[in-house]
Amino acid sequence: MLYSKLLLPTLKEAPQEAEIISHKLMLRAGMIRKVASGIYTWLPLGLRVLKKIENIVREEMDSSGAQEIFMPMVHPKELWEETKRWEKMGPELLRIKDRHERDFCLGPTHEEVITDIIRNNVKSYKELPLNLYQIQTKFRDEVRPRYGIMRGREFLMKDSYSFNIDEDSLQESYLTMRETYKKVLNRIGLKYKISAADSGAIGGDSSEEFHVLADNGEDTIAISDSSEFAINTDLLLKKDENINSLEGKPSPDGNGVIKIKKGIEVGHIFKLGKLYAESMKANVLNSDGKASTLFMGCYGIGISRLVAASIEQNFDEKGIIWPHNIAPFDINIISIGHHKDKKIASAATELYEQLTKMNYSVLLDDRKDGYGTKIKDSELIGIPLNIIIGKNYIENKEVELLARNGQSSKNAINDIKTILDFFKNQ
RNA sequence: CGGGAUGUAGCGCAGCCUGGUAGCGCACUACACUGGGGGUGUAGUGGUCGUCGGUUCAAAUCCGGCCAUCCCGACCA
Repeated sequence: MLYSKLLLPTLKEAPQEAEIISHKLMLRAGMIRKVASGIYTWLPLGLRVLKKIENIVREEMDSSGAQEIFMPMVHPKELWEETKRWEKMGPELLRIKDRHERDFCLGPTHEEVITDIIRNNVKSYKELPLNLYQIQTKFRDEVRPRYGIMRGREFLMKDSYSFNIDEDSLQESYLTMRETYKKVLNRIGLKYKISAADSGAIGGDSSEEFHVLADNGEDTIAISDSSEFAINTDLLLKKDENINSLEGKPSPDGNGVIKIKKGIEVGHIFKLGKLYAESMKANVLNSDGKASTLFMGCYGIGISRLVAASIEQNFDEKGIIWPHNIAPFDINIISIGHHKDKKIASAATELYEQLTKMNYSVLLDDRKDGYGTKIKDSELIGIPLNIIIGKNYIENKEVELLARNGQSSKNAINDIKTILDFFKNQ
């Protein structure tokens, strides 16, 4: 991609509407623009990151054996009445009417729709277990949207639903999803904790949250300093206690002492049991030929929120630092004097084509600006590797490699292997 | 929904107290120079001052309603 052709409106200063770092940087880096409170357009750079995360999630879901489907975002009132949620849910459920005055809502989650599909199309325990997922825009009319994409009203989420004949099978599906989420977060390259959680409005038997650790996190979790144990402090606090009183106490799992950490909830997995299946009469015939209520699990991971969470965990005073696997571009070629010196322009273009052919995603900064402007933008948008072509090329066919983490070296321009080794070792 | 605040050019801000018809920095356009850390000069573009109403000879400025946005709380991937 040529920088000069890319819609990438970077800002030197953050708009005053932004408070936290990820929101400021996403605006400054030209990733998103606000349309209304909690509702955003994703610009090309932001969308690239969003798609990278989406694809990682999709690949891991597919390899876990789940199947992708796509459900509507507009749901008829009748389905939501079956589970009593039409009444139970407050104004966060955005209700609308069609031209015939029929009631609908924008789907904040999809238990009703998926359960309806399953009860109508699955008849025997032999067809189970099933795990179906979708990647879709959800709408929740939050009381107070905030922090940009982090708590928007419209957001991109992967939600999946498992259907099982019994509790043991549900447990298996649940653990498979738990492993899948670990793989997703490991691939993205984020530090996280899995903590026991309150199952909240969605209900059900038990649930765990996946928290990306970041100082700006909205959730507070208590972790053990010497084991994997973690728990949302909401579940640990007695009514008169404050969070600080937990610090240093013995960990509930018996290993070490409690440390308090801030986290961003990016995933939540639930064992729902028969909760929705019962009210919606979702049954299959079991091996005895008798109707048997399904056991369900549901598993959500916030794709758009992961973009913000990744920034909250990885940034510096210069801008965003993307983990390699979700960076919008792998490499930025900074061509200095691109419009003045044909030798530099053609060397930069040749390198660009060569790397692109090798399946790297490459940005070529061919703008008429000076080095300062180009490197500042590159650091703001967080490209892992800069290859700088300028006077060193003219003098002795060398380029400078400058990684986003600060490491640098000089290399012969035709020594692609060493350049790529430098990239991979970051 | 309770508490707090803000709204003037794409972004950051000044002007408002003390009314006289809008300004600064950045960005943007043209040209020239510059070209390895947001460079320099010259000349420009861009605003019904959130909105509606009131007061006044005159309103960005004073008064009132509304709207939007943000922050803190109660709720959530």
